[in-house]
Formats: sequence, C-alpha cells, structure tokens
Amino acid sequence: MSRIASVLLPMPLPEAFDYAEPEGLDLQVGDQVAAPLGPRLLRGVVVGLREGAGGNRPLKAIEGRLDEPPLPPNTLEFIQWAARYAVDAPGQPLAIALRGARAPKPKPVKVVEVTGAEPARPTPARTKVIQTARGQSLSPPDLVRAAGVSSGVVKALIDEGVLAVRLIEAEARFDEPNPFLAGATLNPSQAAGAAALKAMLAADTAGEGGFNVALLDGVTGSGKTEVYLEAVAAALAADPTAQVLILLPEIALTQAVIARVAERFGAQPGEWHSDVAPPARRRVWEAVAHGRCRIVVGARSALFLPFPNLRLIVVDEEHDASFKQEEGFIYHARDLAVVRAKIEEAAVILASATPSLETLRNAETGRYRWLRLSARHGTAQLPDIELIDLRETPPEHGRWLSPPLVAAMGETFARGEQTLLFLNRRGYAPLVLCKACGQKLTAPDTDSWLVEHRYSGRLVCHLTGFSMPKPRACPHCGAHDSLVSIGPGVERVEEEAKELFPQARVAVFSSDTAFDAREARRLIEAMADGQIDILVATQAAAKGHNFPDLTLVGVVDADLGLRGGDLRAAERTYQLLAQATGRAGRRDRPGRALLQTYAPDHAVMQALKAQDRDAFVAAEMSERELAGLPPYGRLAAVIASGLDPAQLEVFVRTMAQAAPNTEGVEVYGPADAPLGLIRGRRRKRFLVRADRTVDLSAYMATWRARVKPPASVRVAIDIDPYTFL
DNA sequence: AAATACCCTCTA
DNA sequence: AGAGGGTATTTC
Repeated sequence: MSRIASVLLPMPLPEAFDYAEPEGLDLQVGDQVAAPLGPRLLRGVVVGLREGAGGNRPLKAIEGRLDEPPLPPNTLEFIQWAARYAVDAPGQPLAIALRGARAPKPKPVKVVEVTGAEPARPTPARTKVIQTARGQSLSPPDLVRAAGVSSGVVKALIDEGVLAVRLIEAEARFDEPNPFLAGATLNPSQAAGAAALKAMLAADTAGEGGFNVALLDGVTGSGKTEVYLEAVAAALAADPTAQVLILLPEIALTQAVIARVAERFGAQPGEWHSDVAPPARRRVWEAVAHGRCRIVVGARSALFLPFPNLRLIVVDEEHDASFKQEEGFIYHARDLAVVRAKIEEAAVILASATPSLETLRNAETGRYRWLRLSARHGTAQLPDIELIDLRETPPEHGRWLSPPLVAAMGETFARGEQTLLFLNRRGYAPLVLCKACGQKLTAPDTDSWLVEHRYSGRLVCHLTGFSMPKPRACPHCGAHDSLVSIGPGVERVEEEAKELFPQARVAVFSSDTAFDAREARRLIEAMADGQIDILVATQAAAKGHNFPDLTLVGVVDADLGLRGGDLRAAERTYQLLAQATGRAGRRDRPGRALLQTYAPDHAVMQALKAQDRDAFVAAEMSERELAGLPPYGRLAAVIASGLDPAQLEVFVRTMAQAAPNTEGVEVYGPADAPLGLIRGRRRKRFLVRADRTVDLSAYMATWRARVKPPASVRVAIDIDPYTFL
C-alpha cells in the first residue's frame, strides 16, 4: 500500500494538494519537499500523510525531500490556525514562515588548515603561524591577527603548500546565552514583577500547564525591559533547549533591545525583520529550526519562525498598532502571539505603559495575570503635564508654536536642557493646494493628498509611494507661483524652531531622516549625548528611548489623532501622547510636557493632564460596552476594490444580499471607503460587528464562499481591523 | 503566484 | 489565418 502526502504550497491556493509518496522516501509531516505544480517545481511542506492511492485521478509524485530542516508540528498547526483566523489561504502564512528558508545561503567562509608539509625556511614568524593554525579553523585575516604577523607570512605559507585554504559552509551558529549572569539591580517594584513572572514560568516546569499570559503594566521609565529579561533568563535556565521570542513593533527599537539582551546573556540574539539581509535571515531561520538560536529579537513576522521549543514570547509595547499587518496576509501579531503560545503551551508577557483595551479587559477578567510596576526607575519622577488652549493663546499667523510653548522652550534652552517637539506628521506640509483654482494636489488616480517634503524638494504620496518634484505651475490650471503649503509637518516646525532659537541645534527625527537602523541610532545617540537642543520628531522617536537631559516635551498638535474619529481614535491618542510626554524628565530632573489643543475639555486631554489612565480606560470601556464594540464585541471589515466602478457596485450589492443571517452579527455597508480611490481602484467597505460568542472567522468564511467576485474585483477580509480607510 | 487556455481585435 | 493583447482559469 502506498501513501498520499498532503502538501501545502507557499501560495494563495485554497487548500493543501495531494501527491503520491515515492517508494522508500519515508516522508514525515513537516518535511520540506519539491513538488510539481503544473509545469513548475515548487517548495512545499508535508502537512499530512495517509494510506491510499490516487482515487479517481492519478496523483503526481513528490519529486523528493529537500535537505532542509523540517517545520516543527506546532509551527504547522499555528500556520493553519492563523490562516483560518484571517480567512485567508493557508499558503499565505506558510509563505511568511518559509521566507528565511528560501533566502540565499550565506557565502561560504574561507578557513586555513595545516597540510602537514614542512616550510622550506622555518622562521619564527612562520612557526608561530603554523602553531596558531593547528587545532582551530580561522579565516586568513583572523589567522594573521591571531598570530600577530603580517599578511605576507600567511600568504607565502599558503603558496608554499604548508597551509591550505578550504571553503566551508558557514554553519548557522549562535553563541549559547548564559542565563546565570547577574542581571540588573531591580527596585522593589521591579523585583516583585520579576518574581511573579518567574512563578508563572515555574508553573510550566511544575507541569501545571505552560500556557499563561501576563500583562506587564508599568509607566514609561518603570524599567519593564529589565523585568522581562529576568523572565527570559528563567525560561532559558529551566530548560537547556528552551527558546524565547521578543517581539517589537518597530525595527528602530530592535537595536537597543538586542544590545541589552547581548549584555544580559553574553550572547548575540537572532535578529529578524525586513531590514535583515537575506543571507543573514537564512542563517537565523536555520539556527532557529535546529534549536541553535535560543533568543530571537524581531518584528511581527518573527512569530512565524520554526521554533522547535518555544517557551516564552514577549510582546513589548503590546498596544502598538504596528503589530497589525495591513497588507497581504492581514493579522495582528499580538493576538497571534497568544495563539501561538497556546499551541506551544508557552508563556506570554505583554508589556506596555498604555495597554490596549483588549489586553486590559483580559487582565480585568483574570484571563491574564496583571503585574503593575509602580515607581519610575531610580529617582526620576513623572513629568508635569499642562494643556495649552490654542483658542486662548494661538500661535501667530502661519506659525505652529504658541507663545506659552515658545516661552517654555526658551527657559529650557537657557538651562542647557533639551526639548522634544512631537508632531506625528512627516515632511513639510501635509497638503499643497493652488490658490488660483483651489485644487488640492493628489497622487494620480488616488484620493490621498500629496505631502510636501522640502529636504527632497518633492511631493510624496505616503499611501502609494508616488512622488514627483514640486512643480512650478499648478498642474490643474497652469497658474504660476500659486501653490501654497497648508499645515505643518516636522520639517516646517524645525524651520520655525530654528528661526525662534537661531543659536540652538535643531534636528528632525522621522522615517525620512532616520532612514535606516544605523542613521536612527546615530540620531538617538546624538540626542542622548546632548548634541541636539531641540529634536522635532514623529512617533518614530516617541517610543522607548532614554534621553537624560530631555526636560520639555511639546506636543504640537495633540488633536491630530482624534480627527477622523474612528473606533480607536481616543485610545490611540491617549497611548501616543502618554508615550511622548513620558519622554520628559528622567534621572533627577523633573520634566514638563505641554500639549497644544483646541479641545482641552476632551476626555483624552483631561486624562493626560491628570495622568489618570484608569479613569480614561474606565470611561472608554463603558462606551465600548454600550456599543458592543471591542473588547466587548468583535469587528471585521471587507474591502472590495475594482478598476470598473459599475462592476464593483454590482458585485458589492450581490455581496450585501449574500451576507448570512446570524444571531449576534450585524453587517453595515456597503459604503464608499474614506479613501475611495487608490491607484485607480475604486474601494467599497463593509463593517461587521459581532458578539464575542460568535465565531467571526467562520462567519466571514461562509459569507465569502457564497459569492464569486469577477476576476477584476479583489476582496480582502480584515479581522479585528485597526484602520478604517 | 505563475503558466496557460481562451477570446477578442487587428492586419493582411 | 495568425499575431498580439488582455483576461479568466488551473494548478493535486
């Protein structure tokens, strides 16, 4: 009797395909195989094996097993669970999981070996080289350095045949972390938190079930990182094969955490995000699959790495919206981290100063352990937060900094201390319009405004990536010198700060100026080192960094995130501004934060001023509960897009008709999406609200299966949406 | 996703 | 008829 192998291919196919297992191949679930698909040969993963023959049609045979590490069973289960949750093809998350396996291998490294031949003239330098080379494998430059000779000596010995150069495959090696090194000195609050986390991890070793989630809840500066690193140490110490994943919302934050992990455990962790070069990614992937890499620090896609023994996942800044992947395979890494941990029977630590309402709800109901860190680290105090009512003290015409903020900046500068001006808007001006014809400049066939960037002299669409040089004449009416820049971006605020304080050193931190990890670090270090007096920054600099001389934070437009007014506007604004104002006043100096607002009475502003997170959360929770919105209910969105508006309209109406009638589910729409046109595609949206008891993924899958969109119409399903554009 | 089967229009 | 092109279908 022969066997049938069910093979999942990394593509948007609806299901795994069946293949015949060749005689004697002895496949296992998880094996990577080469499988024929039409005329092509593709990498796939065995997800099932059963006895049987082809049935009504003959099956193609698997070409062979690839000499690559298999995917662990839990990783496979997670991939399939994730696909079902996201209402997408299982090949999509598989493609993410195999991204490291498909990257090119690192170049082989040269090593020098002794051949046993005697040198013709044994000088002292030559003898030293031969002795050094014996017993260890070093590259030619390393051997030169280790023996303390000049490179000519080694080269001559190679030419003579005394030494031989061999190319070896760079093995995916990672140093073993040492969990027994001394950690940071913890204050009592931190020590209590660390002890509670260790107790949670011990429940696993004691056989009481490894799946546990803890919310590590502490104000900015309370030292959450030190606390969770103690939990990482405990997890690694409890099991010599244990692996730990630390997830961060942004690449910019990885460097700092990697440095702290390296210091704490005396070993470099694996680094995983889109900026890591493919060969390095391959090295991490293989080392993780073999269990040789025990700590990974990475962005959301690290969740799909093939850990054979994942014991702990830390999600740092768990409230951060960057954990939500909005394109391609749509998922929320924090939510899926909890799922993965459940499958692995591992522990999860969600860390934040401003936890999401979803997480807070789980903590309130006791599903998650709730660890609150009270004190700020050392002697530092929370900043003093004041609101500037822009209706009473507006900036001058064409300016963005109000007199009270300017005065505070002046005092701060005079004391030799630093100011952070926070504005979550890249570029010079968010809108350019023609004062002759009134047209707003937009990207071609797209509804979003072009943002003016003065550094590059271009107009950029932040949505589609389109950019063009700023034209001299209006593209609509042809009028000359009629284009005016409306509103402020960080570059414009920088300009104003330089004019106000010509002697001050002013810099901008945004994804445009900190364009890669190295440049970001350079700017952060310059700021930490006191080489910058005024830093104008987007949210890229609002998170996680430590600036000891920063005593004033000015929020240029506190109301920015409240406009648009979607479900999470208030929550998001609170989180972002609490984070930004929390930058002020570390060490022994008290900090001050000033928020410029036109709505000082808004609940968010009042909560920020009073630094009363609990009151804000309670108010927001009761509103959500009344409306049955998350975390009390669930949401899903459907985004249909097409080139032909009429065809899209017809489809969207049939789709509305086809929505299943289910108790506890309401479907709203179709409506024009707020960004109704992107790259020439018309967009329509549905919003679905469901009670928590409803299997929303199953509902959406049923709905989708009832309709067949014309080939030109694309349908995307977004479970638990965060943006409503 | 990517190869190919299909189905138009245009050229001669 | 055959090329050229865009689009729908199929892939175990």
